[in-house]
Amino acid sequence: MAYDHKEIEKLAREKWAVLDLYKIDLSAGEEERYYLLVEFPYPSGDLHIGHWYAFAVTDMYARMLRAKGKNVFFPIGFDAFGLPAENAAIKNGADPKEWTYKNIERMRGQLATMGASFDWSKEVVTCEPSYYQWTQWLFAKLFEHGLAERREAAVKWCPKDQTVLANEQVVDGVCERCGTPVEEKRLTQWFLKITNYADKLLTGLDTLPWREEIKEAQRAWIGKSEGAKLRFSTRFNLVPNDGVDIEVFTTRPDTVFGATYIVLAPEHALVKNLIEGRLASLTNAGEIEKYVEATKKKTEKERSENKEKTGVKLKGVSAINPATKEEIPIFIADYVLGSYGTGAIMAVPAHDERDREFAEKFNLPILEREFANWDTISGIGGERTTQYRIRDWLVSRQRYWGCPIPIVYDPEGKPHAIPAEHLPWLLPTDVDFKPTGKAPLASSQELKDRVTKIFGEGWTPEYDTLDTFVDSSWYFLRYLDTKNTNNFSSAELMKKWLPINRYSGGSEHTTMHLLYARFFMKALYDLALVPVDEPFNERFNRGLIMGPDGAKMSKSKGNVVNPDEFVEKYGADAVRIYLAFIGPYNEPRSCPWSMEGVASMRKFLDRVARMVELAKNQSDPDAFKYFMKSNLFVSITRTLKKVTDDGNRFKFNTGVAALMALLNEFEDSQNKNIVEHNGACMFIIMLAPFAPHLAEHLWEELGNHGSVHQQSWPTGAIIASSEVEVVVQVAGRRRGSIRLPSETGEAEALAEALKIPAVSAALAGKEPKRII
RNA sequence: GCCCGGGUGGCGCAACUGGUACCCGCGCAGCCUUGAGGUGGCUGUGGGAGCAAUCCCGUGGAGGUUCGAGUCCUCUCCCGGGCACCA
Repeated sequence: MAYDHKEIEKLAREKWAVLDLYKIDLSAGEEERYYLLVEFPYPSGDLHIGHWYAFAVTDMYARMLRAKGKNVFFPIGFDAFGLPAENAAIKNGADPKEWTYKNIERMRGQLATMGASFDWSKEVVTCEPSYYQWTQWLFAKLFEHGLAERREAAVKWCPKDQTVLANEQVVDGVCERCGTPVEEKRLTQWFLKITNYADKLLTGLDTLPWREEIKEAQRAWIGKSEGAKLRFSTRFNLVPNDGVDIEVFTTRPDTVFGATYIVLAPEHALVKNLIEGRLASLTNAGEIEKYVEATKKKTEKERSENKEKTGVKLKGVSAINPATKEEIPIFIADYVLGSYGTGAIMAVPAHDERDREFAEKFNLPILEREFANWDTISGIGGERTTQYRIRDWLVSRQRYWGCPIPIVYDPEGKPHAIPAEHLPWLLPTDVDFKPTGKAPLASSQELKDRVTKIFGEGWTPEYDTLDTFVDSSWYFLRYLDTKNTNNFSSAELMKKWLPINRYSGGSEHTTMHLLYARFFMKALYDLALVPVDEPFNERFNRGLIMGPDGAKMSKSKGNVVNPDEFVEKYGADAVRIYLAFIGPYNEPRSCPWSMEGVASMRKFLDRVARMVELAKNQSDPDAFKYFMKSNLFVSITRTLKKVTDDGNRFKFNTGVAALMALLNEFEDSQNKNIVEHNGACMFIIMLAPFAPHLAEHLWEELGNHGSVHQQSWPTGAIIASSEVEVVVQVAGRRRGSIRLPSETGEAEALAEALKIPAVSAALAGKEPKRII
């Protein structure tokens, strides 16, 4: 180890702190602004390699932009509410608040070792009352404008975490967090009406320069289907005109002639009424009820995995196809979902694979017919409609460690937003954490007393807390004005700094956080609270760092890479540069961690230090003149262009490769006793974003003043070499190469090329077409 | 099943609008350094034939366009991700 990384890195960070290098005055600066954002971490207590990949590599971009004269805002904070703190409280009796703050403190230290150029003066911590006050204020705004509402709904319930989950937090029928199969419950809960924005969220995507795969994932999640609603009248107890209408949604109203039966989802409201005999007497009500109960027991996953069609005919009722006037049977079957469309379909076995399967099993007619045109469809009462797959965002959580929902209920049970003067609506501390399925806040006497005191006898508090995704849906607005006590952010600064230029994060957030934050922005835009309706201009989903065995890191596999160990052994700069080198950052892909790889990055940095050692002792007064004429100077300008271009594209892997190639050239030229002090300085400036600590040290070693991180990115012109190498191809194959002065004409060059034996042989007497 | 990505040496990868395929690094081999080992340094490293200059083959597979294809077109196989009994 040629240099003492511990000492150098410590000194460099001290120097930056003294110079207060990364503090930014957001209201000042004529330079072009650049808001660079990375998803803020959850304070789990340990900074893992994924955090390094997220922050250290993005920091390179921040440093490069600053050197290029941009006014760069690169903030950091903590997404501090959430289940793990509470689980620690349940398990070890810890105070969730203390547990969280202890972890934040520890992670601040770990983040500091990264050498990232965060502006810590604008840190945001979502569990601070000064932050969640505004989460509550924004929720109240949404409530006032009908975008937050309380209603009973079938919700996903995690029996282990004892809380409801958002649709997005259920993956393949299990809790995204703990893997427990979710249950369905009917509960009265708070929803944010993201469905109101389904279309805006969809069309907004067209304006964003995101990778197609991210846009496609969001489009699929929103799931727009255009079709029509049709009404089928029914006959109860075989008495004409006795029934109610069944509304169905179809994307193929033109196939209505082929509709030979109706299917209701077991959850359909009509089914319940029929079983209970309120509308008509079914001759097989018991059988129907059994089927409905059986369906309830299945998880959504089981329901979708079992492709074998099941169902029961409703005996005693039938429907009329409005196009054919034929009487057709009604079934209930679990292949129709209560949560989509109207919960009822017209089955067209001739045109739908699922309907065909069902029809074959139940011996129902399959009718190939003519197609209906729109005149016919509207003639039978069809209306064009659009359906979305996306559901409203369920934000109630029966957990403690979250932002209290700022709602109180009057004696009639009607919800009211807590007025702004009572915000922050503090999270009570006299709470029993044991999960009972009831909200822990219900055990707080202080909360009840508080409500009575402020609002009067008979008023009651809301006991649920908000999904933490609400906290993180606007944190990037707060970063701009963290100390504001009068508003959630500054209108002026939002106008100057939004939208965020580049946002990077994990691909798992594509249909969660990223969608929620876009919804928030659009809703706040419509309330005239923010100046733009899309928060993020560019978005990068970063890849995953795998274990050395190529498998996803997990404690059970024992392949977890602890960055602290490598920082200890090789230094933060080596870890940073390895992460930059591992692959292209702008394409999400998984890369295995390589022990030897990190070691080799340290070797590279040691060689750089040695090169500087030689360069700094340079004493030849003519060295500069010599250097300017050298091939090395040409190489430096070429490398500069490469590192600059690659940096713009987030391709740090090839940027580092170019620096390595340049170092090889430096070493070759040093062997010839050419020592280039100026060249070394340029090299160090280019190295600075990647290895900021070592670059700072070597910058001083070379006798420079100030910080290398305050230097402007060089914009050297490319010096053309006087000779160029020309490759000669015949029939698309390389036949040789010649070195010619760059001003050589075409005819001359052709004549030279023909002198190569392989060229004339390959041409075999034929005339050369052209020179390329 | 549908929709996105992506398949290049033993490995991670590189190759701007079609123009020297494999930059840079890992690994491996040989040599130097060392008492030995490691570290460090130098050289070599896609496959095949040849003493050699050199030649042939080579970017998942099969065709095609082109003077020229990793790159463009058609079909196909495999891997990763998203959605999925969504009517």
